[in-house]
Amino acid sequence: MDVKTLCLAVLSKGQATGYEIKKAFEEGPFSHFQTASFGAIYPALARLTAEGMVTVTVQAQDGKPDKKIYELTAQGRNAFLATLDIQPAPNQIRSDLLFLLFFAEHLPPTRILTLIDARVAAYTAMISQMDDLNAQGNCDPGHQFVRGFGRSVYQAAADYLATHRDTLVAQVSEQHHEAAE
Amino acid sequence: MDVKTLCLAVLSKGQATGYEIKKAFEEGPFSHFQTASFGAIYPALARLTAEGMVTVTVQAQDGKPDKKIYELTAQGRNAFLATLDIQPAPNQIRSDLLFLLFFAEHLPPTRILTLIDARVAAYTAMISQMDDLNAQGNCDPGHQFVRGFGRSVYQAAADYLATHRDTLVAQVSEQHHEAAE
DNA sequence: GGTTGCATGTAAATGGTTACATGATTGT
DNA sequence: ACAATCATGTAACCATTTACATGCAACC
Repeated sequence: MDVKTLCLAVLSKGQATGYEIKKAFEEGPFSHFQTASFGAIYPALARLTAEGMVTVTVQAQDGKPDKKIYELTAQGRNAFLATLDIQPAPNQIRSDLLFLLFFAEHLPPTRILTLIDARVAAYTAMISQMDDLNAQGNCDPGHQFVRGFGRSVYQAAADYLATHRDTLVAQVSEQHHEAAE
Repeated sequence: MDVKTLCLAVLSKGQATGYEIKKAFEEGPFSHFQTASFGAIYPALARLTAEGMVTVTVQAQDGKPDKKIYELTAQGRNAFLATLDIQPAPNQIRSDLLFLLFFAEHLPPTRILTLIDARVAAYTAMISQMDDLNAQGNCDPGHQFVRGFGRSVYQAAADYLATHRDTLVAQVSEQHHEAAE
């Protein structure tokens, strides 16, 4: 999933500027399962334009730079639909938190608790953010399915962290105790 | 979390070769939440050696290339412990499957089912793999916590997919129906 | 007066994947 | 015969992040 494909995907839902595409990954429908930065989006959009996948409409603005509204061409739409034929790679998860907790024995108990509590709060916030998106009503079955999936997984993650944090700390403390003897 | 840090982390659990480090990400304790390829591991190990973070013991073998057993130095151990002070970045998730299902309306119902069923099977396999690892007994609290976390999350993911797959297909079919009218 | 949001873009640096190269042994 | 496991390594290529550059308006 490169940024070019991701841009096509966002544009398949309607015209957008580079700025708006970024937002789709941050707050919008694509948030939580894909990302892209400006430094990747703008060049991607330029290449897509050169390749005839999208068209640009420049809209002058005062103060701000011209707004460039991108829109899929027929060719772009086909290219996008073609990407839907890929075999999906297994989910890629990179978790710094899990990395740290894997080495919990080297962490002070207070830090363990702080780390876990912060993450639980983050999950909770993301869940309510998703609920807000859901309430704003987008009945697209795909969107709902994906959001529901995210919700379930986040909920499970938060629950696990909340219910096992004390056990972890207790075990780590105990181990330190043993080591001290 | 760059590969150099990841190598230090694996070596903190004991000496290992580049090949074994790779395995730690594939089947071993680090599987599922971090990855690294040979093309990244070997150069990383070379740099770590040059920096005095690790020492190498070459062990001749017949037929195969010499085995290079790496081991942390005191400096390497300190460097590793220092990395445990980072603020963990939020989990990064990149899901091709979710990307595809987001656009379920453009997918034939049979493909949706195949995709979902394959993923459910993959989750199930990973869960039993984790259970095997757990049965092999590593009582390290950090390891157990991380594995338990993974298990819960995978289980939730599999459950969600299994219980919502038919609804998704039904909604997509219905939509196609409406569109045809 | 500082931060956030809007809005685009470039360039250097980073970091990693993929493919290649080598080669014995063991299992199917 | 063919694939997989063991075992290391290089190099070309790819993509992306980060930092920089610019600048107005609105809000606190």
